[in-house]
Amino acid sequence: MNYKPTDSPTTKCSVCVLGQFCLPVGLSSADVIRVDTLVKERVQLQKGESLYRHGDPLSSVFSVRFGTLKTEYCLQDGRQQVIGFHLPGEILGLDGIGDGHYQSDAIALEDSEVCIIRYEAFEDLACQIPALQNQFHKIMSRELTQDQRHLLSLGTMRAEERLAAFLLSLSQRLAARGYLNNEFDLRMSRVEIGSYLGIQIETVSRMLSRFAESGLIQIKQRHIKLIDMDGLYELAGVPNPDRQSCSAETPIKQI
Amino acid sequence: MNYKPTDSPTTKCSVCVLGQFCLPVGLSSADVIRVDTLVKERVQLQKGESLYRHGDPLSSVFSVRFGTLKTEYCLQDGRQQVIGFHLPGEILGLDGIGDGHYQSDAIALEDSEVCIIRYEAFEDLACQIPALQNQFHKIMSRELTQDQRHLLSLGTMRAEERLAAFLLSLSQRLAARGYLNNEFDLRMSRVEIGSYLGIQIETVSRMLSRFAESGLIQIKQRHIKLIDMDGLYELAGVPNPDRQSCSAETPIKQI
DNA sequence: CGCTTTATTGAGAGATATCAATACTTGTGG
DNA sequence: CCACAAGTATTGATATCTCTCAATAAAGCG
Repeated sequence: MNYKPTDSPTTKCSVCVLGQFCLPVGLSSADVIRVDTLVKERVQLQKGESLYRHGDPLSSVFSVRFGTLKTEYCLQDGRQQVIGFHLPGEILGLDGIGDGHYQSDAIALEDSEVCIIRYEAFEDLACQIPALQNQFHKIMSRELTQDQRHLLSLGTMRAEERLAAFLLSLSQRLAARGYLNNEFDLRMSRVEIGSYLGIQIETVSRMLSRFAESGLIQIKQRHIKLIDMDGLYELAGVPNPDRQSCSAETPIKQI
Repeated sequence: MNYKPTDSPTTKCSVCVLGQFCLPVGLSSADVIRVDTLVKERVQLQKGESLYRHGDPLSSVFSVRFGTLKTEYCLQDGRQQVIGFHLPGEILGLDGIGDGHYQSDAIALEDSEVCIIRYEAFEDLACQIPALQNQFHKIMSRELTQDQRHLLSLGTMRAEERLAAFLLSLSQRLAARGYLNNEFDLRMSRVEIGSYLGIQIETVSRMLSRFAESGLIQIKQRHIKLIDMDGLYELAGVPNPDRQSCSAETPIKQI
């Protein structure tokens, strides 16, 4: 293991503000208290530190308490790619369940804190609390869906569209956690964004500059303001979910 | 629903040859008999028929009994992409658990048969049979890993490499099911391969021709022979797992 | 303040897409 | 059984997007 757990029994799921995004969603308060017993430890990570490495045996899954992490995969020839960015309340380590070893590397993008959920204990409890099992399945399923949308982005979209979709997806996830949806700090470098989107850093930079020129965003370093959300959504190929849709009046495509 | 279930009580998990790839892996024979009760129905699909459509409410997950299916996602603007191909023993519909609606379309590539697993009943039983719950988690986790490797392919590999990796992955999955690993029929069209790999059909065709010219494969229509597996593995950026590795003699990369 | 890392911008090269023509398969109906 | 049509695949020529290489600028860090 690369981390050193810190026991901090004062903070528990039952009093954690992230309850509505994390594992305990949909549980009765009595059941959440039983979940408290699962999360005995947390770990502090400094920027750049790894939570686990590919090949490490799976002992736990993790939930981000604060901060941001990335997961990345390596190819034998040394190429590697960022596969996901992980915000508070999101679960990490699920790729290790399949064969008992993590498949990816998880690395903190900023100083972060992560809850440690012993996986064996979790499975035992999930058998006893159907709502907990159900929530876990939902989490895994959404993770699948997110990866599959990411596949769609890498498979069918041009660089510009991928970047717009990425910014909007980040915006939505931040908004769901109570942050501003139109102004935030990018915790990841241009290199990491490019890796995640399957494009080169120079292209990321050019596209961001182009977005800024055309008034879609304002960007200074890693601080970004989304100015024209509708324009970004149009680029990303989806309608703006926040906007009153006029789609009833749009011509209907006959098949 | 787009399918018409056919009740066929004679075939059960407990006697199904796919047991070693499917849901009942790791279960005692007594427990497999309890799983039998989950799978009361099967459905026959003709080539081109859909098992479910995106937006359909989730009622079941599915396991391929024979045949091949594809799943694909749609973008609002009409673009779509094949996200996965599904062989016997693989589970479909997992992307519907997250919000209770399937996110993808599942379509048969050839005449196929699929087992219907009522999802609610499954969750109930999974709470009672820890090994069943554990196996389900492993299946979802492997699905995640597979999608993430696919992301790696779309994000970092060139067309040639993607195609080699695709052929080898198919070969491995077929071999695991007892088929030949070096000679098989592609059940999917060039268009579907291209969509899956994020490249155009013309490029797929050109790359296949190039592989054939350089003696890596022989291909006639959809029938393919993998001639030089090592060469393909090299293209795909991974060592051939079947081959006695000489890697101990390869120079060690210093970090 | 200087060094290292990170990001921006430009010019040219390369891989794949697009457009177009042709060939091959498969299925249908005469 | 053959002819035709519709779908599918191959191959070539050109266009386009993104990568690569290179130089510069800005920011973070000791």
